Amino acid sequence: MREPRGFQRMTRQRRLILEVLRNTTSHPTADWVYEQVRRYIPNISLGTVYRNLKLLTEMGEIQELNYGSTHSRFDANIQPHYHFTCKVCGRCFDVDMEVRAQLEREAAARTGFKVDYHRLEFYGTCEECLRKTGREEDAAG
Amino acid sequence: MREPRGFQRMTRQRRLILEVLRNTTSHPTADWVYEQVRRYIPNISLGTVYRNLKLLTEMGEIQELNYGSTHSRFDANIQPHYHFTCKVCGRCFDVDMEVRAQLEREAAARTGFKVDYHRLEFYGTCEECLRKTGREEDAAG
DNA sequence: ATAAATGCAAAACTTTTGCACCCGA
DNA sequence: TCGGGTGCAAAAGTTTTGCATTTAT
Repeated sequence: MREPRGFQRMTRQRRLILEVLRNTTSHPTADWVYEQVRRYIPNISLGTVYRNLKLLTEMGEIQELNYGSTHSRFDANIQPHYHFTCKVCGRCFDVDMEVRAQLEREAAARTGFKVDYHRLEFYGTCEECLRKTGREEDAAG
Repeated sequence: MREPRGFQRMTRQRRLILEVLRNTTSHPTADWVYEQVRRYIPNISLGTVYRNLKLLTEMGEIQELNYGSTHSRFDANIQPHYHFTCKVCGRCFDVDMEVRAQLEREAAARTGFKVDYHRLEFYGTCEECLRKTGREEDAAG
């Protein structure tokens, strides 16, 4: 695993938190990361998880996503990419499509602001939930 | 003011909350709305503000935006539109540019999911903060 | 009249932080 | 060694909720 520069020390906790994030595509919450890491370091504290997630975000090793108002999700894929969130099951998926740099140029031209990056989030119903909903409607009808 | 359908009763509190939201383009937080409404109904409770913001969101009268992890912002402009957030001053602006329906079609084709809508957020530095930063650099240099 | 909505306050929940101790370099 | 990092617990901040009261219809 590539270990980020900028830390003073690479502790067991920090290494494991980063590994957990890099081995999932599920855009987990801080609490989910905490539960996973606890399997291997049972007495790790939630504060440590938060501290490391914050540091990793500031270093650009991961990115923080905001869904709903209550909690953040984290993504170890720091390449620009788009997301799809299912309004039924709440899961968040990566969308494999070209990133539109042109959008940033247009926004900059329209506003006169300096645009560094953009986030594009799609919302709707995922395939699995579409099938389930379809079945329920069949049963009801 | 157009009053939304779906409520059982249109109370003073509810009407004023909606009016405050419709008379700003600043994408305020729940607490900001609370402070504004309190000018006219001093003993309104924060719980009432939250209850109404939630109801209005569910009814599609306003939309909830998520910036940072700590709190939500609300926007009474429910027409599809894009946002720009300044990383220096934290303010959020509407961006007057065409909404790309094509993006939704492409995401749907790529994923096989049903896409209802999308959110596009630009991040960077606003004009005012660009000028300030420029001046500081001049002074420092 | 009556049930939806409010005000109040406590609770729930996520995230941050102070501090003594520990441990990676 | 030694200061950065951790564990613990308390605190801070946002949002939700239970309940008695008020109020729009």
